[in-house]
Amino acid sequence: MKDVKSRTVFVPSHRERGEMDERMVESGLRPTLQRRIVLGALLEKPDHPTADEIFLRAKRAKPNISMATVYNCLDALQRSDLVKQVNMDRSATRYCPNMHEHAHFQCEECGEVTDFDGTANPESTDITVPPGYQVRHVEMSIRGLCADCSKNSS
Amino acid sequence: MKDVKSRTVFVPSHRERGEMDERMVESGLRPTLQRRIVLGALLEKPDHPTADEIFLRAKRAKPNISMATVYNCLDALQRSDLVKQVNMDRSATRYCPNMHEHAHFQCEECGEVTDFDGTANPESTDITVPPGYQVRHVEMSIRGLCADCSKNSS
DNA sequence: CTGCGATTTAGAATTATTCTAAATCTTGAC
DNA sequence: GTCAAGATTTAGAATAATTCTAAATCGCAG
Repeated sequence: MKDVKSRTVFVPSHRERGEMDERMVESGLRPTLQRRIVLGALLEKPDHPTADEIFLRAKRAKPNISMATVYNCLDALQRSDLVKQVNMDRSATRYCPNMHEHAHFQCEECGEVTDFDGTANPESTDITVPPGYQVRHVEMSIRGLCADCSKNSS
Repeated sequence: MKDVKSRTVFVPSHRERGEMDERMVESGLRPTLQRRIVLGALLEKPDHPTADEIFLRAKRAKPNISMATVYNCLDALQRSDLVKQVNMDRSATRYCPNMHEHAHFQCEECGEVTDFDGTANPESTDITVPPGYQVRHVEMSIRGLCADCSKNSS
C-alpha cells in the first residue's frame, strides 16, 4: 500500500485522477464522477472495505449514489485494473486499490485484512500449471493471527 | 485430488470413514451420519461444489437433510481439517475435500474450478510476513483460461 | 447542440447464508 | 441397557449480499 493515509476529500488527487481516466479510456470505459468517487472511497483508507462500506463513504461525496452504481463502478474499475476483489470467506467481498504485487492476510481473531508485500505468482512457487491452461491473475490469501491478536492471546 | 472418480454410493468408504471419524473426534466433534454424507457428497466428484449442490447430492442419501445442516457439517469438517473452503468470486462459496497442497484455478470463460498441484505457502515465495503475524492457512487462487476454453478462443 | 449508446438510479427480485427454537440424536455414567 | 446432559439436526423464518429492471440522465462523437 502506498503512503495513502486517511483523507478528508474523497475524490482522487489530480495525479491519481489523470492515471485513472487514462486507464478507463484504455479499457473502453468512461471516466465518470461516480467511478472517481468509488475509487476515492477505496483510496481513503487501506482497509479493504466491502461494497456496503464503500457505498457509505461514496454517499458522503454524492448522497444520491446508489448501491447498484457502487457494484457497477467496482466492476468497471476491476476491468480497468485499478481495483482488485478480495474473497476470503463467506461474507461480503472486499475491494483493494493496491495493484502492486501483494498477498492478503486476514486475522482469524479480529477479521482485519492487511496487505503483505511480495510476489505471489505460480512461477515463484512449485505450483504445476497443466498444459494448455493460461494464467491471467493470481491471488494469495493468508489467514492467521495479526500482531495485536497474537500478543493478546499468548 | 486422489483417484476418486464419480460414485454411486454417497457415503465415504470404510477407509475414508475411519480416517474421518478419527479426525472429527480429535477435534472434539462427533462423527455423525450427516457429516459423513456431506463429506461423501464432496468426494463424489472433484468439482468444487457449492453448498447448494452439496445439499442436492446429500439429499439423495438422506432426503430430509436440511440446508442448515449442510452448512453446519461443512463448518465442522473444516474445523477437523477434512474440507477447505474456496472463495474465488462474489458467488457462492465452494468446497474442496482435497487436503494436499494445491492451488485453485478458475476458468474465466466456463467457470470451472480445478486443482493445481504444488505448494502454495509464503515460504515458497518472497511474500514478507510482518513481525508478530502468525500464518495458519494459505490459499492460492488463479484465474485464467482452462485448456478447453483456451483452445476454442484461439 | 444533437443523438446515441453508456451509465446511473431506485427499488424490486434473487441468491446466499445465518438464526431460532424445538425435536432428536450421541455419549458417558451408572 | 437406561438416563441425563449436551451436541446436532431440522424446517422455516430472517438477514445479508448481490443482481436485475426499466426509466432517467449523462458523456462523447459528429
